[in-house]
Amino acid sequence: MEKEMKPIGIKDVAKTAGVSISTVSHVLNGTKPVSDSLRKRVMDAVEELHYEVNMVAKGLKSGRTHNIAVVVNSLTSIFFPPLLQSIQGDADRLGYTVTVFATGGELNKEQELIQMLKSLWIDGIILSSCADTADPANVSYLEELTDLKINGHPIPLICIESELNTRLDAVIVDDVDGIFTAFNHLYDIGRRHIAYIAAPFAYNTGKLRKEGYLASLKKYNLPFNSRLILEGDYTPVSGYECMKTILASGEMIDGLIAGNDQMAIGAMRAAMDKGLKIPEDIAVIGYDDNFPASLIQMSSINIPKEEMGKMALELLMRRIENPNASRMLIRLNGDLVVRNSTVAGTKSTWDLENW
Amino acid sequence: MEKEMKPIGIKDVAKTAGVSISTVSHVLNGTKPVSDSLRKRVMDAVEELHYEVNMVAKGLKSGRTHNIAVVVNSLTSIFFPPLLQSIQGDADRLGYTVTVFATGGELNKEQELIQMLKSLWIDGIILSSCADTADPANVSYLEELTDLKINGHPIPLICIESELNTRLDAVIVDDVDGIFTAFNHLYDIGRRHIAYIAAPFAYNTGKLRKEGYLASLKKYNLPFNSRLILEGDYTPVSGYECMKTILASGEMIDGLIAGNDQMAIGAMRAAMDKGLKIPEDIAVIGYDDNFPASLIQMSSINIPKEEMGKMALELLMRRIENPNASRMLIRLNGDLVVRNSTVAGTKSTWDLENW
DNA sequence: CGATAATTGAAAAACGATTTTCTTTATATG
DNA sequence: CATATAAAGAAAATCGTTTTTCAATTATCG
Repeated sequence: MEKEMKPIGIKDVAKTAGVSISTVSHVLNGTKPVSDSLRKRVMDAVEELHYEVNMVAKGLKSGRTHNIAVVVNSLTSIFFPPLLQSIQGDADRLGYTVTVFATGGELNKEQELIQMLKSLWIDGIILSSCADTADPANVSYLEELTDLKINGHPIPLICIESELNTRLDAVIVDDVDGIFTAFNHLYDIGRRHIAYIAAPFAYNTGKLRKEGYLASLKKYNLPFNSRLILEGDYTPVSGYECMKTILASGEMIDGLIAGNDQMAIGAMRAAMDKGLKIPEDIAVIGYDDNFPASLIQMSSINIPKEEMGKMALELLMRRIENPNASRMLIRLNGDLVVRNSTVAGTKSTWDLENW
Repeated sequence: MEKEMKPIGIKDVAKTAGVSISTVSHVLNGTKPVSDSLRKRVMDAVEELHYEVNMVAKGLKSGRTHNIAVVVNSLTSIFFPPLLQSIQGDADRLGYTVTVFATGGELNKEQELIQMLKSLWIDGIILSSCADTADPANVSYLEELTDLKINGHPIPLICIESELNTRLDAVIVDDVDGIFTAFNHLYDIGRRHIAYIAAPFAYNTGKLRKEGYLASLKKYNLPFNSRLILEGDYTPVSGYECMKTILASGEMIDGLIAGNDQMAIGAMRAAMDKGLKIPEDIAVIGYDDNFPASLIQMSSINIPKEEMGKMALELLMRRIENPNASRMLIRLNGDLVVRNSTVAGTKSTWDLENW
């Protein structure tokens, strides 16, 4: 025989405390002033019955679920976990819960998720979109995002990593400046023949990083050589292949910037396979400064992931408070982390040759 | 002037379709058979109005939110992301959302979270507890977990990584066997003086891994030497320090097992600092096979993280379906991954791909 | 001291679905 | 053809809160 125990609700508290239901609610939410004696009576009852407010019912009535959604490419990609951790931690402190979703980098999935989120009544979304903003086919989708409505009224959406348009709040990284910083570093240590293994141009960030490379050449008045800029696809393998191509081209290079750490690692392998010494023959610098970069003592441009998460949540909270706040863009700068792949002996030896 | 647009609800659909509210619900949920013509009329209205069911209201009525909570130590720890990814992906497919929480390894926080979850009306919990099951102080907490009730009736809870007691469903790793596998490998390649830098004994897993080491010695009839087993704290630094201690002790070792990859990495560095060659002088094997292990070509025992997540979710679904199902324990075995830190020239292919 | 204002408590109406109960209509059967 | 049975639609209760409305009590001040 199932004993179908009724959940203890606010009415039970009311009965135990000998007051009305609304009074309990007012005590709990501080909606109206109540006498101290009565407050105590209510709180005692709450204590005694182990009453916990039902957030679902509360959410239904108030229209606020205190739940936010974070939609990212992948939960494992080494880039997102720190971001996620930061968001979750702060949200927790603010009384919000975080529900996570992964798109796997597929726009279809992303759109499907956004659609699905509409039935969830979340209070806001932090989205790292994989939409190509340059593709005309996405224009209506981006429009929809900009004016996303759940439940009749607009729902706050914060973009991270990529600035979808000029109307959505966003937290992004200054990629042009980031690559420039990397270039600057290589130039400082005397390198003049610097190649670039690019992040995919299809993505906004890829375009900007390339721009940073070109701007750097211009600034230092160095010639542009199309054989020194190859497009990778973010994977170590592509970095490896690109580097092989560059080395086989007969071009002499003494410096390499990669569009991300993974490709940099692949490129280093390729160089070492050719018997080249790093950093003596070729100085290599990555981008993102994900954890493994420090492990193999590779120089990189550090993206402040925790900071990004923190800022994104702050923007989201701001917009939840005030839906009409003016649009805000936060552009963070990465900073240079010098390790052995550009300056030998920077830290204790820990390079790939040893393995 | 705010235009307070009303959300479109089931009643709007009913009006547009020219039927009653309940009929719409029945069509949408297939609760009762309806004529095809009417079903079409309703679906057309749904389509036309872009109606999305309100999961909050549905949750309130049905008692099912289709949301599960995953509580882990840290979202960045390199161990959890793959687990989380796996859980989230499968949950998504099953129509569940995943809300994540981090305890930071603090029992207080964990207990606070569990308490808080009670007001959330989630359908189930997957918990990687940081509670020391041996500590008498935790006995009442564990008891509470075993009989966790939300909203009057019991809520499914699945343990991962650590088997809290014999009544809760759990997905764990056979740590004794895992260390044994590692030992076996070192023995196979001719090592006879094998040290162990241990995972903290305070945790269950730490105890088991130590047990595995001791069992291995016994099996191969090797002498136990207390100076060859040191307790680390999971960090690379502790691995480094322990290794230094062992090397300074004057004991000659030719093999080392570490309780996790991080400590193994630290230990390798200590060995290399002493001018020792790996694997020639000392063969080193880690545990967990987290991503960096492949990066530096270190042998390790691979814990099937995705599989753990998958199984945990399956157990959870099973218990949601049938709260009275008999308790189920899934013990997964880790498998040996041989790389350069135990067998030179193993030169694996691109392990980097899954970065 | 009496009128006005300020507190406080109780009852009832939402919030947006599901689900039971009750009609009504269509179908099959003797 | 009448009756039993099945099918389909409508009305109303419910889930556990919040929040408005209104009534009752107490405090304030000329």
